[in-house]
Amino acid sequence: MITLFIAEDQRMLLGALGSLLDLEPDMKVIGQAMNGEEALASILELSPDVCLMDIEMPLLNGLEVAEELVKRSAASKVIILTTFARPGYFERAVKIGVHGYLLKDGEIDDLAGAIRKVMAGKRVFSPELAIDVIREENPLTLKEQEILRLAALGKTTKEITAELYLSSGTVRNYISEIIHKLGAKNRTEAAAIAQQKGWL
Amino acid sequence: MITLFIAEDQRMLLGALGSLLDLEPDMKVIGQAMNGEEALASILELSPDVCLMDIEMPLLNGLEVAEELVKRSAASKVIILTTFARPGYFERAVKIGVHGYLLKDGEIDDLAGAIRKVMAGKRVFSPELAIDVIREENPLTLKEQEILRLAALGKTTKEITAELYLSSGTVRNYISEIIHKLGAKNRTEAAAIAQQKGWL
DNA sequence: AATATCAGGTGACATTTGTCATTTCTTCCG
DNA sequence: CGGAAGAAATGACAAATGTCACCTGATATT
Repeated sequence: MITLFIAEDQRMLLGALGSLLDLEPDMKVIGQAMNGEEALASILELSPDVCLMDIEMPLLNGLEVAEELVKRSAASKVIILTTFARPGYFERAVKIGVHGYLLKDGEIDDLAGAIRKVMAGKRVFSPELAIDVIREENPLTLKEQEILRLAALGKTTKEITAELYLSSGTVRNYISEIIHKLGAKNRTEAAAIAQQKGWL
Repeated sequence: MITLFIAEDQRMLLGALGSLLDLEPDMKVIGQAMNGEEALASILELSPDVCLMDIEMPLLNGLEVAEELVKRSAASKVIILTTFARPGYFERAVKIGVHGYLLKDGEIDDLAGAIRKVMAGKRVFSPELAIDVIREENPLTLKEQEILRLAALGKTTKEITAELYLSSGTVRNYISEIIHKLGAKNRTEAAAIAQQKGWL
């Protein structure tokens, strides 16, 4: 019997997946969560065989949960199940070492099969992810990402300096570099580009 | 036996809902579609008792399909099933006269019940829709939205003037007004706020 | 010890952005 | 008709932004 945990913030899909997978004779859904923190806590407690994990969830995103599980060497295998084929997401998921990355645009009928494959030690990835466009690497350093994340919210240079304890000149130098790296013409466009690529 | 049609562009949810509702002893899913045009054509041909309809779909959105069905006095009842309760959507759906408006954030377990209620001549609406927060109206005029949409992509004032045939002073006045209306401190934050509220 | 490299920082500068008061020209309404 | 309301524009100003060349320490590398 394969025990499952599902983390997904859209209640209807969560419920539907749960009911459906529970019908499989060799699977049992032992827990569900609608946000990252709850998911992390429950998974550590329940140790399911496999976790289906959405990425964009409140409080803690699916990739962060997966990372934390690896850090704490939890035994549960993670399959990311997401709408987005953003380059950054996929890249990061692979680096973290998740056991599967499936798109919500795939057939549910394949899902149970994928879970069994993962249980058998294989890794499963949606074929769409093979496309090159999706593999573009994030050119931004960690600090640059942090700064751009704040800038994307509309924070001013001054507010950013206060949060990161940097001088305003330094922040502007970083933003200038970010703009250059992304081929943007100002911070707003840089934010739009990074967001669209999943680099934020 | 209640015959159903499901129109939903996220394949996994479409499949899951289909499989699940088909398990109900008194229901049968007789058709599915992943875009509006296909949905409209199939519904007219198959005349299902009830259609579950997503709003944001390619080619033709769910509200437009519902409107067209009413225009052609199709007998099928429509239940809108959508992710987010944008004020404009709900209002328009009511005007069109749909038989139900449910959020994907609701329980699937309620879904079959809702469908039966609709078959019995009642109308069903997610309770969340009564809450005021969701009724928050978009304070931006059409022109302001158009300008902010461009600004959110990082376009400069000059680029916006070129696209909308306005003077740069006018564009800046509009943006100033937008910033004021949204309580932001610059165009980037205004964009972030509008995006988060679904006003873009 | 000599030298790269890297995170930060400075200062100067040209542009862009945001704000405001004021103007012009329609259109619409009693 | 007269006035209200709207869309668009101007001009002037302070502040924020983006660019660039160059400085400073602290770690690494050889």
